[in-house]
Amino acid sequence: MDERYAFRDIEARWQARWEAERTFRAEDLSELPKHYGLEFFPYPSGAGLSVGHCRNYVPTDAYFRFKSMCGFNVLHPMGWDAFGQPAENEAIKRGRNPREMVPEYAASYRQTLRRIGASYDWSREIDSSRPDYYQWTQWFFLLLYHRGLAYRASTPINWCPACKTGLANEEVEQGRCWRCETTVEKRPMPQWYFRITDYAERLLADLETIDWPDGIKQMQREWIGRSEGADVDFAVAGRSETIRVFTTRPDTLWGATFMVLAPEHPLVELITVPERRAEVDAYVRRASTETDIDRMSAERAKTGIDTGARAVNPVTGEPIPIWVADYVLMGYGTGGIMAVPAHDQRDFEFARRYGIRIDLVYAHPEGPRSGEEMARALPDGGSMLDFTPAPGARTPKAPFAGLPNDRATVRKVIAWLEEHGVGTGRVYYRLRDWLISRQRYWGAPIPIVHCGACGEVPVPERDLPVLLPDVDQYEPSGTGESPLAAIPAFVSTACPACGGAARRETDTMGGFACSSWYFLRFADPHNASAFADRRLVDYWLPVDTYVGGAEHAVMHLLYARFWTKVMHDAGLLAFSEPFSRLRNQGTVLAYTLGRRPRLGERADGEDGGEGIVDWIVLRPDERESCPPDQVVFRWVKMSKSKGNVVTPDEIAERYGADSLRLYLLFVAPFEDNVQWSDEGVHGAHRFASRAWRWCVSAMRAQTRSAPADAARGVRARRKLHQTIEKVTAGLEGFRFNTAAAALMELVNELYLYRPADAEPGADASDPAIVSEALDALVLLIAPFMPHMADELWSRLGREGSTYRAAWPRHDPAVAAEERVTVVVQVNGKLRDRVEVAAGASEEDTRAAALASPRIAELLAGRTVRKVVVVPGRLVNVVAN
RNA sequence: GCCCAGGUGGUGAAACUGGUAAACACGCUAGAUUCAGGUUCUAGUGCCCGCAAGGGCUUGGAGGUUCGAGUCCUCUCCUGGGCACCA
Repeated sequence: MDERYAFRDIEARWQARWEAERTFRAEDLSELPKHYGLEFFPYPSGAGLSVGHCRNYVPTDAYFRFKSMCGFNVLHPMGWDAFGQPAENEAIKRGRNPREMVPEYAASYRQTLRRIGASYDWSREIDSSRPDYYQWTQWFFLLLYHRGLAYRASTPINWCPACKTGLANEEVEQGRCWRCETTVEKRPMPQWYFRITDYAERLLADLETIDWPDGIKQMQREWIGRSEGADVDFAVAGRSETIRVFTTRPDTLWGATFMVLAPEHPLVELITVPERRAEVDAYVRRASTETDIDRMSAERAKTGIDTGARAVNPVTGEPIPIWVADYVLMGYGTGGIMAVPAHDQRDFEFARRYGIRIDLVYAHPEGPRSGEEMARALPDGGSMLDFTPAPGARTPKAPFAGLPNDRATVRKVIAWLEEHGVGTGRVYYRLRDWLISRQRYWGAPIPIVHCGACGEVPVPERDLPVLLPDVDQYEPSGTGESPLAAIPAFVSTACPACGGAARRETDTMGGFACSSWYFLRFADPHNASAFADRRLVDYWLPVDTYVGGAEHAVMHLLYARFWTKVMHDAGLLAFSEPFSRLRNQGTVLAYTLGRRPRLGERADGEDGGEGIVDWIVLRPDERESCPPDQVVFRWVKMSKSKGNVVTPDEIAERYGADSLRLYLLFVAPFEDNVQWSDEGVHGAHRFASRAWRWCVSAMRAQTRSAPADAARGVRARRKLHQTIEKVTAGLEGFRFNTAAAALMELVNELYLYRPADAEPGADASDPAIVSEALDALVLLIAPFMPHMADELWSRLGREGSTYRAAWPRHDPAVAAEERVTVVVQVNGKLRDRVEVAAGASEEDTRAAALASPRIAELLAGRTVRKVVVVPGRLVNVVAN
């Protein structure tokens, strides 16, 4: 009877040993090639880590252990994204100080990560809310400031009346606060911005240089939103003003039969004719009170009003009406558009509704020849018509008649417009500057002083950090000002320039500031005189493998890329992209019972899931009384408020951390969502025990010799080398599930060769083969089940952890199959299989297939038209 | 509406470049073994017809290309995610 797999003892023992021996310490400036592996640093929440979080941390841990075994000097650090609103909101809810909460929660996270065998170098732990960290966040703010990339502007900001704070554009979803779903209002407020728009082109272009999922790159491209076209100036008839518009289709200028200005456009006031003024004013006023949701609803019929003013189409010379309509936005382009109803569906609908002329620019020979005949706009196709300009035109007759409706024509038209001084080729971006300031307590204070005499003065570097004061009251003030504004000792200071009385800036930086550079700090986390030593940054960075959830696909990643480029430009970094390779893990979903909400009912979650929702978690005491037709079943992300959290600790207690790890690696491809199942863990546990039994029994076998079953030995050895190859490729490609499947196949094969219950001397296995398999298997399972692997490794008499052991190599000669099965098809239908030597030629393969009695029988009396041979794979006989 | 990712057994899934569809697991069925056991082992398990040999069908649906399609092309339906009057 073999020893049982005592995972609780083994795991506790090895965790203690790894810690005591500092097994996962990364070595600065080592001779070895480095691999910097990083997961998005978490915000430590009171809810603790669930197995859902492990879906991120376990596969990456397996990968980084694998890299270490492959001879890389691995940096695998962990830290806490502790500043920001999640932490502050939780502190407010619990009536506690975030300063005390963060270390407690971090300790709990650290404990759980240790429990699942994660290989972090804890000597590099960082906490973004500590002065020794945010001092450098402030330092970077000053760097941006001095480079002209941080500025203060008073703009109407999004104001959430419930959170009593300003929101970035990115934090507003469909006109509502992304956190509490309250309708967002507009409020003028001086705010700090980072000029990320200066980097739009580079942020777009450099996406080509990095290994990221295509979907994420695409989302970034759309966020940046580059569009190419031309600025065109329209003269206002009878006035000196001109209206500048941006268009992606300057080639359709000949069909621009009206213009539309956004209601907020400054020219509306100036150009509206007296007799239309009252109506236009009323329309503008109505538009300003409408919520964004109403205004952005695409279903709503377009409304607008004629200003009575006329513009002159520069190429046709025709006067065209100028309208005001709320579907044109002041925040994009120039706030005004030229409308071409013949070739833009939106303009077409508007023109039809208000009886505006529709002129074709492109037409098909057999298509409609006039606006009246059209049922809808023709955005593409056709060839350009011939136009004769009216006397008011600023250009001569255009030479484009007959050209196709494509980008080449657009480019020709732009060149021609430039030549005649009517338009200029231009690129617009949807990307807007990054609103960085928050009127919140829990963030890094912005290191600026406002002086009556000197104005805005940056805090000198030697005076950093600007410490966040300890306070009792850190709730948002509700006046729109930061709680810091209520602390005289913080606010009043001396001007660094003139020494006179001055006021500190009281806004803090949003959490994205801290997370835009933290990956640099891990290179040198305790440095007190710089954000990091240049040599260490040059050695460790950029991050080789960065892994996290797709929910950060745009903002965090874009901001981190931006900061990196700024630092690169400042000569601080040799590289300009922070994350060479990015991967996104899937989410763990857990089954949850809920009910339909009552009218107007809101959910009030502990950690997310607040607001208006279409279902509400059923409390245990409601389960009986809830009418069946009101019950809903949902697979949702684990969270405390959903009551569906499974903790790693409970699973590790029952099945062991190694079984949990194997389960998470095996269930599904890394990037897929998975539905949590206890049974799945049980299956993983079975494999773990099975592997353990085989190894333990194989160790006893080594000491004796017996007549060997040579053929089986060759098979077992071949399988071993094939498995090394598969697992190596699988880990490198983040295909953990198939790598684990390969391990299972290997263990199944080894059981056939030497059953785990074989008595010493009774089986026919070759000790040399068993020993080779044992060594390799222990190393192969190490990234998956490191505790078990280290225990077995030490029992094999090896020193230290498998973490520092060399990853096994496969011998292609041993892995190669001697004979292969070739499939024989007749007219594409599988009819027989024949065995041939592995390297058999096309002729031999064909001959073997045709020699099959079954095939001969099937072909009797038929004519063979063709025989397709794929050596090593199949033969397909095409017959009548 | 637009963009992205997906639809494969009872379940999670596998199939790198077109070449044996369903590897590996979970579950289920039968047998053996042991026990205090949620143990272990062996065999079976896509669907339909058939006692069997064997045959037919099958990767959301419909067409197409090919000797051959889960994989390529066209259309279409469904699911998940993102963006949304962007000029």
